[in-house]
This record gives sequence, structure tokens and C-alpha cells, in this order.
Amino acid sequence: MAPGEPDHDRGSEPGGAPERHDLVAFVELLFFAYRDFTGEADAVLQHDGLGRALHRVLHFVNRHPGLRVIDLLEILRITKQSLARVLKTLVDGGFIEQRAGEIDRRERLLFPSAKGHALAERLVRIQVERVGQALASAGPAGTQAVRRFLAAMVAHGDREAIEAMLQAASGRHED
Amino acid sequence: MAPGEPDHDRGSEPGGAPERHDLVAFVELLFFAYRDFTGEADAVLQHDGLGRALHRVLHFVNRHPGLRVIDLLEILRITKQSLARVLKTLVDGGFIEQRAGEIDRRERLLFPSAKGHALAERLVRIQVERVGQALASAGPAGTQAVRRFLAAMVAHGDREAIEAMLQAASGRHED
DNA sequence: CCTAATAAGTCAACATGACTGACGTAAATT
DNA sequence: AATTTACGTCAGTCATGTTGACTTATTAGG
Repeated sequence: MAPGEPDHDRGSEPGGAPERHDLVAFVELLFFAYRDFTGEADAVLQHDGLGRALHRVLHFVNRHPGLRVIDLLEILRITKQSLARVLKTLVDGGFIEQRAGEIDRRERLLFPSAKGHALAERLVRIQVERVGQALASAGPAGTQAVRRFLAAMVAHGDREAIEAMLQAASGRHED
Repeated sequence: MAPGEPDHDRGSEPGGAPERHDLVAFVELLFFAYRDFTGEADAVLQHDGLGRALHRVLHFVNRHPGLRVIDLLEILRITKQSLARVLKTLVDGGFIEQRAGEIDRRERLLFPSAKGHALAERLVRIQVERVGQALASAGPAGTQAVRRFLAAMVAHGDREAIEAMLQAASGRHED
């Protein structure tokens, strides 16, 4: 569709499938939503001279204490060389501690330090607040709809693994 | 939750506000959703040796032909030096054309070339398909809920400007 | 008309976070 | 004993972001 080409189907009538230009608006809204979602936490991190990649690593280590390096690589989908630098920064900075696995001593299990835990909690609190407020805007029934939407956005190959991980984490953790 | 699966997760009573660990799951789901949302388009771009930043610029120029550089800077929230390099790649690659503004000749208005338009459309089609399919998972009423959720995720200062922009692009209308 | 502000481009230097490829080391598995 | 696995590391590259300073057109205003 050329920019000047007519496309006057506007508006998603309640009950009907969204038209194409509405879907494009959703695509853009998703971009802005994610930009601002990460922006708040980024600002906090920048104050400590840390970047977003560090946040992701710290978050998942905090959520899944004892995570192996290889697990993190699969979650984040980055190379071990990329992870290495970020991880080094976090270990050197005293945010993450490594312990050899007791069963398999090749493994270096990752744990948040008290300092790392505190930072991770501070960051996740910011994001939880924003998401909670946004879900409130969507209403109680909307929360389930948003959950289904986000889950469906995840690539088919990963959906089960990710949902299993979220389930696993929701029992543990939390004071 | 799996799409279509009834709400048997612990914590969020139907009608009640989500518990903290549910909100954390939302935070992570958003991360994975966005990762996979951009991943598909990234793969196409990588085939042409282009990056995600180029995609963003090309997308907004395609959506708003005649955009000024300064407008793009405000939309993307990057510095003009960052934009300059990306824009140069797109202009040199024949994806974007620049024309001096007729009223104000300091302005270099940005337009997609036929080639740039084709690429932008190809990319947005991929993303629209994914979003459309995910919205279908959320159901018709869910679509409105997702829209409210995403709009509420946008930072307060930007929400009005962004919604105005989305409306302008779709020709006006919408609640 | 002259001056200031604006829109845009440019040069230089740097940080972050991603990549590839190659190689090393310790521990577990076969 | 040999191989695989988990992890680390060295070296180089690329994409994308940042600051800061400076230039060039062009428009707007006193």
C-alpha cells in the first residue's frame, strides 16, 4: 500500500478484527511502550554507570538463583563472549557471585549478592509498578487478555519453555 | 498462560489486582514478547546487512513521508549524530530520498524511495501479522484491553503526542 | 539590514553490547 | 584413555548509542 493510496477502513469496530492500519498502530504503540518501559530502569542503571544488558543478566540471576551460565545464554540468546564481559562487570562490581556446582563442579552457578539482589529488586519494582498501573488501565478482564496477547507474541518454538520458566519461578522467590 | 487455558494460576483471583509475582511474570513476558517481535524483522534486515536502527528510521519515514529530521529525532529519542550515520546508510543505499522543504528550504524532508517503501512494507507486514495473530489470541474485547495497556505503558509526558501521531497517520478518528 | 535562532550536516572520540573465530582448561562421561 | 561438556579468554569487528565542537544555509525578528 503506497503512502498516498486510499485505505479508508478506519477504526476497529468492537467485535471485528482490527484493520491493517490499526495493526500498524499497535506495532508502533508496542515500540513506544517498550521504549518507555525500559527507559525508567535504564535511567536508574545509568546513575550507577550500568547498561541494559547488565540489567537483564542481573534480573534473571536474581529470579533464578543458581542459574548456570549456559542457561543464561539460552534465555538471553547471546554468545558466551557477549555474556562474559557483562558477567565480569557484575562479578567485579559485587553484584553477582559464582560458586562451583556441588554435583557437577564444572558448573559455575550464579547467585545475586545482597547488593545485587537489592539493585535487582529496586529495578523490578519500578517495572512492576508501571506494568501494574498499565494493567489497571486495561481492567481486570483485560489483564487476562494482555497475558494471552503477550504469550502469543512469543515465538512458537519458545513459548512452552518460557511459560514453564515463568511457572517455575512463580512458586519460589518473593520474600 | 497458554492461550485459551483457563485461569488456574495461583495468585490472581479473577477480578482482583494481580499479585506481585504475577506482575514480575508480566515484566518477563514483555521482554520475551518484544525480543521475538523484533527478531523476525531483524532476521530479514540482517539478510541485507541492515540493523534495527535502520528499520526504525525507515519505518517512520515510510509512515510519515515528508518527515523532518528534527521530527525523527523526537520520535526516536536519539541524537542527531546517531541518526546521521543511519540516515546516511539509508540515503546511500537508495532507501530514502531527501528534498528541501518548499516553504522552509532549510528543511530536508525525508521520503521513502520505491525500494525503501517496498522494504518497509515487507517488514511491517511481518510485524502486523504477528500482532494480528496475537490479538486474535486475546479476543475482540481483549484487543481494546491490549490497546489500553500499551497506551498506559507509554510515559505520561509522551502519551498525548504519540496518540496524536498515530491518529494523524491513520487519517484521524478513534477513541 | 543586521543579527539571532533554527534545521541540518559534520568531525572526532568514546562506550556498550552484540558478533565471529580460535584456543585453553578442568571436570564429567563414555 | 579419549571425548564431550561447561566455562573462560584473547583478538578483532560491527552497529548503535553518547558528548562536544564547529559549519552552513536559511528564516525570523528587532
